[in-house]
Amino acid sequence: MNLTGNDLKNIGFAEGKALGLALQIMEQQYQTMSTGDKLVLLKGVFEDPSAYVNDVKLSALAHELLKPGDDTIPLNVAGKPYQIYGADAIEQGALSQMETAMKLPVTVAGALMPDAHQGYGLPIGGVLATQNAVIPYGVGVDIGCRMCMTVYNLPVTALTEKKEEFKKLLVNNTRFGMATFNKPKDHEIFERKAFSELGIAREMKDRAWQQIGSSGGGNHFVEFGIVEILDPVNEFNLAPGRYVALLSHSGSRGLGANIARHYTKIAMDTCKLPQEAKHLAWLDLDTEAGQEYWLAMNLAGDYASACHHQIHERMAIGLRETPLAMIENHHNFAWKEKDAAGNELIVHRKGATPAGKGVLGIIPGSMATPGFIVRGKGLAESINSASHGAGRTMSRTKAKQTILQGHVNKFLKEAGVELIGSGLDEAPMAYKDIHQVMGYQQSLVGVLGSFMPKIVRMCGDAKFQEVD
DNA sequence: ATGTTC
Repeated sequence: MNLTGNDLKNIGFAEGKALGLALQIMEQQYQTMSTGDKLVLLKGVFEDPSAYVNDVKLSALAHELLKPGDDTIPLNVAGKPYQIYGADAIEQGALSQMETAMKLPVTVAGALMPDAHQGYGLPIGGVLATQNAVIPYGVGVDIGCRMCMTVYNLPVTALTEKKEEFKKLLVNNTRFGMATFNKPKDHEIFERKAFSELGIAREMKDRAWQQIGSSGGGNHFVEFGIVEILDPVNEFNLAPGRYVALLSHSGSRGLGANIARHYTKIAMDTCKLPQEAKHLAWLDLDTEAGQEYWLAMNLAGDYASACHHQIHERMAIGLRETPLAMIENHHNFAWKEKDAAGNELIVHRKGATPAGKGVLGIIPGSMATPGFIVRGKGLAESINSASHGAGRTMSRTKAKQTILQGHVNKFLKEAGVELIGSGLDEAPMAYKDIHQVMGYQQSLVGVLGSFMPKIVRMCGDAKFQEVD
């Protein structure tokens, strides 16, 4: 069967010169190639035309795709200045992406956190303040990805003396990857109007109900560990010392992923930007789509929060304890905040911890290195933000190829960490040194306490078969 | 991040 214009539209081509050219080149230069292979090839060219500008057969198409269309919104020639924290340890790709973001006509201010690395559109660790516009890829795919910690009045020796009991609590009360609870707990969030009024949320409601209280994959975790309260003057009146704590990291599961996918597509269809900025497409908050995204994003954020609360609730019941304190924060989200002059801005934090003056947050390290309870200092140049972790120093692929299981096992043993699940891509060696990262952001946050993981659960490799 | 490419 022959390639059609509709086939090309399905992989992202718009009606126009490039589409015609693509059909023509395929017919004339790739007669023997199967339709499927042609589509794969053209999808590659469409996604990254600059990689094909020197290709003998595809150069003309690449140039056509790179040419801005009549409806392309130009970037500003000069990007607005932005503050970088820990620039020495940040990869070039993340810096380039941030520079592009600073050239958007809707951008007012930006900052890059010390755990930054390359992402889609805005880098992970990027903070971007815009005027009346929200960028779905400035929030990220896992809308409302967040941290939650509860602190318990239990002796820390229990973590070693009753290790098997704590492991069992984790296995019985958490679900990772594809696994969900047989009897999910109901939650008031399902009565929210947005769940029935927004098309994409309505479509996802059943799956959201099935997935509530579960964690995801990748870097998500639920872990018991030891909190050390360091600041004698703290919001919880906790005496300095060591406590058992539960820390969770996860987001809005399929609900947020599909909301992100849906509105990113609308943004990219309605807000055409030059090639290097196309993933930074925004939705004007005065449009219907913009207002819908704002509602949907907030729904996903609250859903993510509900998931964490159910995890901690199940565990508190299992422990037969009431938490002494709970600390939590989003780190993939957008907020309406005011700048020093009182102007309302849309502040996107994509892998960044809110750090307004006195605002508490959690910055995790890795499965076997410390994390920190932090208190924001409200530094304007950072747009009231800090890092959301240590940041990767190695891609997942590279980590799986180069890190040895034996090496990880030794690291875990020396750190006194018991691990359930996870793959080599989450090994501590795949992350930057958290102490160095904290050093880069001393002007952004103060440390209230530390958290050392002891019994960690993450998604197993065989997540599709995982059964509890 | 994501029933991981509608």
